[in-house]
Amino acid sequence: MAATLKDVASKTGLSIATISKYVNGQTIKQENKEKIDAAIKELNFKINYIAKGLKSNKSMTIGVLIPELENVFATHIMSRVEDTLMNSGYSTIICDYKNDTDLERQKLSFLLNRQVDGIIAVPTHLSKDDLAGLEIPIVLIDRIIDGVNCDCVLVDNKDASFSAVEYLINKGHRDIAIISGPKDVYTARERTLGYIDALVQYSIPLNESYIFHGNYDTQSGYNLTMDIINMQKRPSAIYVTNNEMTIGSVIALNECGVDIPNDISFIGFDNIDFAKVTKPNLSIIVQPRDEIGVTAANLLIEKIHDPDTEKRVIKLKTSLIKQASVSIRK
Amino acid sequence: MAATLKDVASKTGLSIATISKYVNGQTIKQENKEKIDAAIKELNFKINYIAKGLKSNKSMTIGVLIPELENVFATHIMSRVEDTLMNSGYSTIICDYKNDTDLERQKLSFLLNRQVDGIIAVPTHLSKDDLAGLEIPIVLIDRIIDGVNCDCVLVDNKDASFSAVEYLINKGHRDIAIISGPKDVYTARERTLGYIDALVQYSIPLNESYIFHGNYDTQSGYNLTMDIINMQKRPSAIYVTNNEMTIGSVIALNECGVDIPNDISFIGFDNIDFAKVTKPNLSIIVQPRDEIGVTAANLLIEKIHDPDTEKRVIKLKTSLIKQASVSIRK
DNA sequence: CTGTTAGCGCATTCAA
DNA sequence: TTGAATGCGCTAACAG
Repeated sequence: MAATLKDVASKTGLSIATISKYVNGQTIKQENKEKIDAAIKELNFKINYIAKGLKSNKSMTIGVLIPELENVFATHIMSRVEDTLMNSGYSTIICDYKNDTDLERQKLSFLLNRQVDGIIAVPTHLSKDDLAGLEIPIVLIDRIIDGVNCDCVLVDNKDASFSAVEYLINKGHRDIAIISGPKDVYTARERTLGYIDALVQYSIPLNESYIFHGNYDTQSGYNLTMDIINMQKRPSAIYVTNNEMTIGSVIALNECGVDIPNDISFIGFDNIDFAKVTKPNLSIIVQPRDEIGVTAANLLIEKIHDPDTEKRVIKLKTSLIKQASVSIRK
Repeated sequence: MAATLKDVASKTGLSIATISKYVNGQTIKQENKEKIDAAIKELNFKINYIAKGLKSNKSMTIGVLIPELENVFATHIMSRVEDTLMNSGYSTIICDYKNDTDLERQKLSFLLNRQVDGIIAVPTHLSKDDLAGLEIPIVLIDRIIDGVNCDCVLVDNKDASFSAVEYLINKGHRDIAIISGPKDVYTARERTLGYIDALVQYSIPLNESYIFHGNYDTQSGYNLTMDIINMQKRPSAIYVTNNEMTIGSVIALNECGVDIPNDISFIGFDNIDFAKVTKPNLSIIVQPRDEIGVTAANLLIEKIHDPDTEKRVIKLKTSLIKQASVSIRK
C-alpha cells in the first residue's frame, strides 16, 4: 500500500497538517524539513490526488474531445495540449468520437461525468444545446459555436485560402481547382469562401466545376485529383485543403505522370513533413499547430483559475510556405 | 454545484446509505426506487468518481504511454483501447513521450503518481528497472521486457517479414531489399531477422547491402528508397517495414518514374488505407491493430480484477495482403 | 511555526 | 430493506 500523510506524520513525530503544509509549499522549520524529506523518501510517499481532489473539488484532469485519434492534425495539437497541461499539473483524458455524431455527444457526457476541471474540444456536430449551461470551462478548437460562452482557438481559414489562391493568381494562374472538405464542416466552408474571395477580388470568373468537395481523407483526395486530371479543360493549378487529401492528391498526380509543377501547380495543406519529402517540395499552407495547442491549453487554465474572464476568440494566422511546386504561367 | 447523494437523500426523505445502495445496484423497495429516480433526474445527480475513488482506492482510470501522438499505428490501437476501457467504466489518460527516453520515464512516473489503476504502454527504452516492483498491473504492447511480470501483446514480427519475403521469393525474386527500422528497436530487429530467415531457408545468399535501417519516419523511407533506386545493382523488390516509411518509399519511386511492379516489386507495412489508394494497390503486411488494442485492454482489466493471474504473453498474427504491387520475375 | 479538528462524497459495516 | 455511524487521505480554518 502507498504511504499516506499519516504515515509520514507518525514516522516524523509531526502532525499530518504540518506535513501537508510542507508538501504544498508552505514554510517549515529547517530541521523538520529534513526529517520530512527523509521520511518521504523512505516511505516513498506520493500525494494522493484523489483525496486531494475530493477536498478541493478539483480533479486536476482535463477532458479532451477530438474527431479521431488517427487524425494527425488533431493529435499533433493534443500532444502540445497534453504537455502544456501537464506542466500545470493537469492530466489529460483524451476521447475520440470517430467522426460519429452520437459518439461525440456520448463522449462529451462521459467526460462531464468524470469530474474533469475543463474540456478542450475539436467539435464537429456539437451545438449550442450540448454546451450551454455547463458548469466547467470549455475551449473549442477549429470551430466557433455561437451563443455559447466558450473560448475558441481558430485559424483564419478564409485568409489561408485567400493567400494560397492569390499566390497562384500572381503566378499567372486563372484556372485553379480547389479540393475542399465536406460542405457541412465549418473549416471547409471557410476555406472555400477564401478561394472564392480571391477569385472575386482579382476579377477572375468563378468556375463551379473547379470546386471539389472531398471528405478530408486520403482516398477522396486521390479520387478527386483523378477527376481533375481527366477534365476536358484541366486547371493549371490545384489547391488542396487538408493533410490527408494532400497525400492522396500527390499520389494521383505522380501515378498519372502529371508533373509538378510543369504540368500542374500545386499547393497543399497542413502536411509539412510530407511537403518536405516530395520533389519538388510542395508549397503548403501550414497551421500553427503547436501554437493552437498551447493557446487552447492556456486559455483553459486561465479560465479555470478565473471563471469570470470574458469569452475570448483567438484567431491565429496560417502561413504559406512557398516551395517549387508552383510554376509561373504566362 | 453538482448534487450529491446527500441532496438526493434529503429530497426523498431516505438515507444516504439507501441511495448509495440503489445507485450501486442493490435491491430496493419499488416505491422508493421511483422516488429516488425522480429525485436523481430532478437534481441531475451524477456519481462523484473522485469520492468513490477515495473510498474504494480505485480511480477507474488507466494510464496509457505511447511513443508519439502522431504515430498512427499507436493511436489506432489506443482508439480501440480507449473504447474497450470505457465500456468497462474506465477512462484513459494518454501520455506520449515524443520518442524521448527521459520523457518516457518521466511520463511513466507521472501516470504512476496519478492513482491510475493500471497502465498500458508501448515502450521503447523502458527497462526492467523501470517496471519492477510496481504495485499496479501493466500491459506492454509491441515489445517484451524480460524479468518483469507484465502481460504483453505482440505480433509475430519475424513471421511477418518471413511471409513477405517468402512471397517475393516464390514470385522469383532473389534480390530483395529491406528497409527496416532502428537497430536498437525490438520490432525492427525482429523484422530484420524474419527477412534473413527467409533468405536462409530458401538458400539465397544474404547481401548486406540490401539491408537498410531507417528510423521509421517518412523522410527516411524516402531517402533510403532513393539510395536503392540509385544502386549499381538495383534489387528487384523492396520490402518496407512500417507505415510512415512505406509512404516515403512510394513517393520516391513515383517521383523517379520507377514503376511498381514492372520496374520493382513492392511490399509495404501497416498502412492499409494508403495501400488501397495507390495504383496498383500495394501488397502489404497488416497488423491486427484493433485486436491488439482490445486484447491489451482486456488483459489489463482481467489483471486488475484478479491480480494473481499468471503473466501472459499474447502473440498475434499479422497477415499479408497480396495486391498487384508484386510481379513475377523469371 | 505547529497541531487539533472538521468535513469533502461516498461505501460499508452493524443494528434496527 | 433501511439508517446511523465511521473513515478513505487530504486541506483549511483556527488556536496555541
